[in-house]
Amino acid sequence: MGLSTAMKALADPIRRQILEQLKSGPKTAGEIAQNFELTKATISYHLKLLKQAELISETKDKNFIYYNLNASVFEDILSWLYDVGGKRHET
Amino acid sequence: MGLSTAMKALADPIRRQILEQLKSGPKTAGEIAQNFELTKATISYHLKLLKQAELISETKDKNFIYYNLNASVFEDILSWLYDVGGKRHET
DNA sequence: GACCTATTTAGATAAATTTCTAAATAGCAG
DNA sequence: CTGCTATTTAGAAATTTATCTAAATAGGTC
Repeated sequence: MGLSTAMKALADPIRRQILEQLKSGPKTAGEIAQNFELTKATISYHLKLLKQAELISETKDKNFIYYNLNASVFEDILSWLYDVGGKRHET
Repeated sequence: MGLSTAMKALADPIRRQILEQLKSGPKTAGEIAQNFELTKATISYHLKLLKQAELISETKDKNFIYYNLNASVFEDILSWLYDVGGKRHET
């Protein structure tokens, strides 16, 4: 969905923590929410933004929705940073 | 000033464009402002945020202020992205 | 179908961000 | 010191973002 959307998604500390949690594997919205002092509705809102930024994806199983890190989409951001930050980046 | 400040600074497209402009070398606030349809006050505000994030630094000469890219500070962000995105990053 | 459980959506509010205009500061030039 | 140029600061208005509560959806289970 574009660099801008991804960058905005990464700007929020809650959303970065969500991504960090997903590092260890897929989790449901409920599992993620347990680690925050925020309502499930709020977590759902953050998950929506991360999904729009394609930083995560979802797979449904029974009536759970599992969220997964979408590592490939970090590439765009890395490229931009390397480009501006003055380093080379091999894709 | 921390990852969070830097990430927030990078979330705005104007600020990213400013950084891109500085890639080719130091520029004054006025020179930067010329490339946007925004007032100098607004550009000054964005420069302040970039400075707080330590993504740029300033050097004064006569009564000009030159802004420079501070490439080294991109490292924190790259590290975080590599870490979460599942890639290795040698510091 | 009726009832759970998991999650999202809607609508409202609060808080943060971006932008502008106008005034203030700072340094050089005469 | 006065005036000029470059830039920032202050304060207000507009927009966007984050959060909550309550209601809606969706898929199992009995």
